[in-house]
Amino acid sequence: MSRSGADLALLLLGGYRSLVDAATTELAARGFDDFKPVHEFALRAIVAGADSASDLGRRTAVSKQAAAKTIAVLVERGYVAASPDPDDARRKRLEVTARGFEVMDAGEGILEKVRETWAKQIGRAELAELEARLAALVGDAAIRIDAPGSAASA
Amino acid sequence: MSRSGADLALLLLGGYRSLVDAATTELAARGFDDFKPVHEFALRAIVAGADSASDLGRRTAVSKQAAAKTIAVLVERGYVAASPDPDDARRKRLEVTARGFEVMDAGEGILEKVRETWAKQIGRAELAELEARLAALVGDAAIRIDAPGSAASA
DNA sequence: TCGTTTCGACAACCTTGTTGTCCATCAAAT
DNA sequence: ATTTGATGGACAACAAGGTTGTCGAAACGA
Repeated sequence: MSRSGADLALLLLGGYRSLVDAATTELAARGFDDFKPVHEFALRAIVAGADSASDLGRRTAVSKQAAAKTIAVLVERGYVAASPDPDDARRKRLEVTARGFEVMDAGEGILEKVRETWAKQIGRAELAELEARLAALVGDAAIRIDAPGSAASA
Repeated sequence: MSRSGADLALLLLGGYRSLVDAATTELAARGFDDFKPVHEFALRAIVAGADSASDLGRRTAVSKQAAAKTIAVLVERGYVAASPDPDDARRKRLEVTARGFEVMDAGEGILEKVRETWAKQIGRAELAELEARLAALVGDAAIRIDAPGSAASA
């Protein structure tokens, strides 16, 4: 009984959602409510060097306006600080705050814990293999998050 | 270099998106434009027995109002037919039309083709193993699509 | 210096969800 | 048989997150 292509898609989506739902729920329980995967992605991109709204938009494949809205939320909630750029009066330099790093660390910890239970379920070597194969298939596409919007509602 | 939990999430999302983007693009090229993954999920649920808006909402974990909106679109585009239920005057019985089955078949064919290229890339046995392991991890959660909304924008 | 590009902001709008409310209808208990 | 409660579907108001278009200010390049 070979599974169909649609089932494969559902499996991948299911896996992603398992991880992300766990993270969102746990994060909310730890006081980071209203923190969604999009925010996590944005934070990661900012840490990775996306230090302006336009830049963030390019890196996360959304319009700069959409990026600006996300940033506004993150700033309002204290995860990101925006300060005027001394070298370019048009820009506002973005920085992840201590609280921003806090939520990222917490999120990573939770994901790591789920991954650990997965490792126990199917075996550490098997999980590593699964990851390696996925990486081979998806490759670089996974690194630049092409459309975080598709995970927005989670 | 063990990958982090966040990377794993990204890999899963990336894989899902690869499949779904291919399907959406190809489907549009074949004349099924404005057909999105949510619609596919809804169609599948209807075929599986969700024959009313409330029912569909329950099965896809969205409000009945949201389900009704999706149905309205599907009916308008000819993928689903709604007829009054002879046994219950409150309900409108839903049925997937011939065109609905057509788009489902086309979608499945496209996904199958992508899956085929994947099989060539990492090996048929390896892909089967990957699927089996994912199934073991995600299990039943993949069968009832918990929140198709999270894939809405794709 | 003067076009051109880029940045951030504002506005209008779309999509897809959400709640809340409402009425008609069914079903079950008295 | 009637009342009471649950359910189905519709309508309205709204939220989140995305889009495009426009704009002025600032930077940059010829």
